[in-house]
Amino acid sequence: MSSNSASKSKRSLKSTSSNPSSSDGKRKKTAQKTLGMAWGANSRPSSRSAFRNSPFTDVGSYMAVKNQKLHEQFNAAASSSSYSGSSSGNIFSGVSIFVDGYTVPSSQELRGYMLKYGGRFENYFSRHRVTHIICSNLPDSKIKNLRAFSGGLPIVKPAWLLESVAANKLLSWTPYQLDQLAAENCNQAKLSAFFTLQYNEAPKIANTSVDDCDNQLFIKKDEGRASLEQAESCNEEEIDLLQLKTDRVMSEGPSCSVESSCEVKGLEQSDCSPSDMKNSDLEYKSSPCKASVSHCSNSLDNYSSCEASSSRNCLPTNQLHSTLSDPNFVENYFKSSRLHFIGTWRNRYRKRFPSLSNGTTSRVSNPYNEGSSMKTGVANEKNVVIHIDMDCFFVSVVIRNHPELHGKPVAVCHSDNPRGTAEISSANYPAREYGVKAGMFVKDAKIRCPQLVIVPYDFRAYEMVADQFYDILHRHCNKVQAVSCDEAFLDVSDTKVGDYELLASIIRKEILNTTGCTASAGIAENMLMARLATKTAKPDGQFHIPPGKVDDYLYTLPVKALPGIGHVLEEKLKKKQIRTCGQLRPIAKESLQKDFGMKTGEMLWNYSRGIDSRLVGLIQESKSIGAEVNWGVRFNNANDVQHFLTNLCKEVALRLQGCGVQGRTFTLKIKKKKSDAGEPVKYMGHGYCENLSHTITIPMATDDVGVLQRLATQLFGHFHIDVGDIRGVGLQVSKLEGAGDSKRGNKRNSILSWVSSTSAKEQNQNLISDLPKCEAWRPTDGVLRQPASSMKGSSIEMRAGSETGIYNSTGIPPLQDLDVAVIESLPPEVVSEINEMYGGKLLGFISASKNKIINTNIHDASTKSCEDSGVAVEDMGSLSRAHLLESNTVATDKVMGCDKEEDLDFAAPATFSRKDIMPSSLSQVDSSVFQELPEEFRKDIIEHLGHHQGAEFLKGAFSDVSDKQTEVEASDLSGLWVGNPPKWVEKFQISNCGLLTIFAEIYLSGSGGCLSSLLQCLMSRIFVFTGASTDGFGNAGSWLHELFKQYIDIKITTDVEEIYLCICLLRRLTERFEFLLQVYNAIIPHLQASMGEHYGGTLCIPLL
DNA sequence: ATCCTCCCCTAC
DNA sequence: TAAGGTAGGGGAGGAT
Repeated sequence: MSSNSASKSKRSLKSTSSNPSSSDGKRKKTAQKTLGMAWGANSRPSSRSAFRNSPFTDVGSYMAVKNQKLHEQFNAAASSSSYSGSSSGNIFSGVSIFVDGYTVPSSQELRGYMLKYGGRFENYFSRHRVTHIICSNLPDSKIKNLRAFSGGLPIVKPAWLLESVAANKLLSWTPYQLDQLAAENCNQAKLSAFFTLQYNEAPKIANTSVDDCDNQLFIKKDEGRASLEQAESCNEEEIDLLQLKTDRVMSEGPSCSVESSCEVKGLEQSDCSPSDMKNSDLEYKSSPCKASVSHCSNSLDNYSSCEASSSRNCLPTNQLHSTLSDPNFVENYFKSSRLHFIGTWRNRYRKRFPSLSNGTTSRVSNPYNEGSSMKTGVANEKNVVIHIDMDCFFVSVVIRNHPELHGKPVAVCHSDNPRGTAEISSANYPAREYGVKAGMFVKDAKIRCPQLVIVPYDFRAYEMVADQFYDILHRHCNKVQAVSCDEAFLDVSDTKVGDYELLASIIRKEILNTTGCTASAGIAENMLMARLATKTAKPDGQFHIPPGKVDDYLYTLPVKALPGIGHVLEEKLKKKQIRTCGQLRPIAKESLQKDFGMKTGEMLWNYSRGIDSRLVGLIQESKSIGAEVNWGVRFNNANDVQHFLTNLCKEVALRLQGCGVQGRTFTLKIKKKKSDAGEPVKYMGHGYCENLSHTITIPMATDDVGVLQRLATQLFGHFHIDVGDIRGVGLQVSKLEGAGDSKRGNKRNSILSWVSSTSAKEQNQNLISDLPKCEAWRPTDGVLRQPASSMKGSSIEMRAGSETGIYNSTGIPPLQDLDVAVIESLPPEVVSEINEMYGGKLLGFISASKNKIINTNIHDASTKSCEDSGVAVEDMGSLSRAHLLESNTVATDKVMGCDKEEDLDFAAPATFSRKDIMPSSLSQVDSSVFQELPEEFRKDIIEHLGHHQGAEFLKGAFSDVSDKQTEVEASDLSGLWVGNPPKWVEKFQISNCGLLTIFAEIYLSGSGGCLSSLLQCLMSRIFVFTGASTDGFGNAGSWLHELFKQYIDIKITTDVEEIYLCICLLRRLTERFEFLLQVYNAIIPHLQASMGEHYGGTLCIPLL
């Protein structure tokens, strides 16, 4: 079902030529940089032709050297600085700035500060090296780029540096954020900031002024009435929330066409207006942005744009609530999502307490109970666990500074529209008395409680309070397991305090005093019972369940209260007449395991007895990272989807990079509207959906956004879905590795290990079997369609059906399928490895093959004799390059082993129709590109698009072209090929790019499916080498860009003709591309490592 | 048996 | 209008 194919590798040469910022840097004329230029945006050369003759192949290496030199200079200057080493010299330790644009003081002065005070100064932006971007102001046009490329890095005014120096300590950068961004971020820290938490920002206990500033409620001016906005909680509300969600999904099903919501609507309209009037008396103001008084006053001026949680004020007035209307939907959405906040909080915690999460043995030393013994896996004679949970966290945090609201029913919600479907996130206890629950629509909540006060989220305050919360916990205990922002387990078995109830009350009191919010605690001998105890303790209490009381406590406890039992399991148990733990306990463990599975059965058996062997531990390393959006997702066409996927991939890539990991398995999830589902009850909700997913595993881990995009596109193609039915999209990455792992000579990177791997075999075979129906998703014209079918019956496909098959049981092609000429032209290291793959028989095969050709003895014998001969393996040393090249008399279109009739048949055509590579609509034609195409190409395109409306434009614009009556044989490009196909080393030295030649090679010798041909294709890619950066590529216009970006991160010459021919190549290769992609990516690291050194200079390899 | 994919369930 | 995410665990069923 799923076609497993994959791509990818880490972007090689990141630090050299493939870094857009590097190559841009060279073109910079002014000392003051702009972000756009530095990050590759808007940096096209003014004249392409002017650039064409520049020694651009050297740009990468030039920049690499230059950067290196700058670093060395900086280091030398820093080490000679009289300040270094002194206590004050390290103010900026760990800070690495990139100065963008004009600043006061100048970037050179800022550099001086960094030099003196232990920081770093980056001349060119690198997401991996830079920790802060320094910027005085940015034109609006740059803001978007900034968001896209900063990767969550703080963008801060120079004053931060100056004042830090003045204070002789590193101040928090947050008050110095750039105004534009601060305004946008005031509601919630930029999403990516979760993952790039600035380690230099000392964890702060909010002081009173900050609290006041941050937590003031405000009026929603645009609605002309009062509305309190801010925050909410997770925890105990979530059970109800889940239940409500489930109920709602059910109600949206086909069987419930007209339900209560209609009636409810009429009801609430009359009921709710009075409460609106009442609420309008309340007035609050807000300046939620800042942590400093001065900043607060600044932000008052642009209050409306700075409003917390107010996309409605930050964005144009029309509704920007769906993927259709908001181009930055993904980013904006996450900023306001409470579930996203809850879901990503753990990352923030990991960053804040890294020592607690990177291993099972590391512990933070705790001055309060130093000397406490490490807990072993064996239970002590007495275990004591305290579970602490803040009470209705989201609400409590928001209203803690508003005594006038105490005792009143308050809930956190995005909207207080009394007819709306915004969800109550958290309700305080007075509200709960009215039946207001988390997960409820606000309209339903208002029906139950018309005087309900709605307050908005304040994610920033939640973070702050959570930090305070954990600071307190860590002070009292060195074994803290974070569950969420407001909930944690403490293992206090080893603490000196003997009275655990006293300890719990001390901690709770401290939490209240520090945060202004109450917390409840449960005390028991294991995590399960402690957590259950907390439920009893709430609100604002604590409860101890001693071992002797466990049985009694559990006997009447509903099974639903046990962690791990949700509504589904509850229902299953209910069907067996099991509602309480007391009823569950008599059931035999085997019986439970039979009914619910091994693990779940055992869990039920244990939990019903209060048995829980888990130990309070550390946060484990994450196993997967992903992002999904299931609200506001609506698409009209494939372009919409592509746009969304692109943004989603950016998001996921940033998260991967932020966590310093790369992944190998990629899962794309789609929520598809059920065919019989109507409009969702919830505004912009996903309604009644079926969930679909497809997975791909690639040989090498990546965090590269381009790779993610291609994978996502590829995965999406597997769904065959009407884009109008999509209600949610998610991308998850698993099989994570540390970002540095792949660089350390990972075994998996070897050709042998990859080609012989199970997944590789599987993927190849799947791909091959999929080829006849291989669908390439091309977004260029906004529709999904099949690729050109001209290659039907392609070599690979036919090969798959041939007797020999592509792979034998070892997962490599039969020896006789190899193209000797190609093998010989490989670098010795690669030949050596391939030789190993064949158990040392390759070299013998090569000599035998050469003899065979010389003897013109064409058929049968050779293959067999090679395989069986056991010819002595030539010493690698003797198989010198010169020797190999000397033997290149082998016809390049001759493929060893292709001596059977069907093999000859499937050799790809020697010519192709230019129609195959034509743009399908005028919109795909970039006029600047068009203008520079060879005349005959232009003519063809005009003819091809003749039936399109607007083709006259082309004729008019380039009348000189259309007027020419040059007769060109459209079906034959052979005249454009450059010389004879040289061997690849020669091509490497040919600066005019052997692409054209290679193109010939592929199709003349195309014996698809066998390694020889693949290698030829792959080698060819290597020579599409980097001329300009991607900017030059971007200049090629939308048509080229759209086409290329799906398939290849190619660094290409600015020569338009070459670009055009690359397209030819890629299009023709598309049908076997997935297969090629994997081989290519498996080989590249080898080539790069061995060849770069072997042949000197920078080997510029395009990445797929 | 063991692994994998494609789900589902659950907690927060 | 509204922001229904994130991640771990496990089961079914298929491939090897």
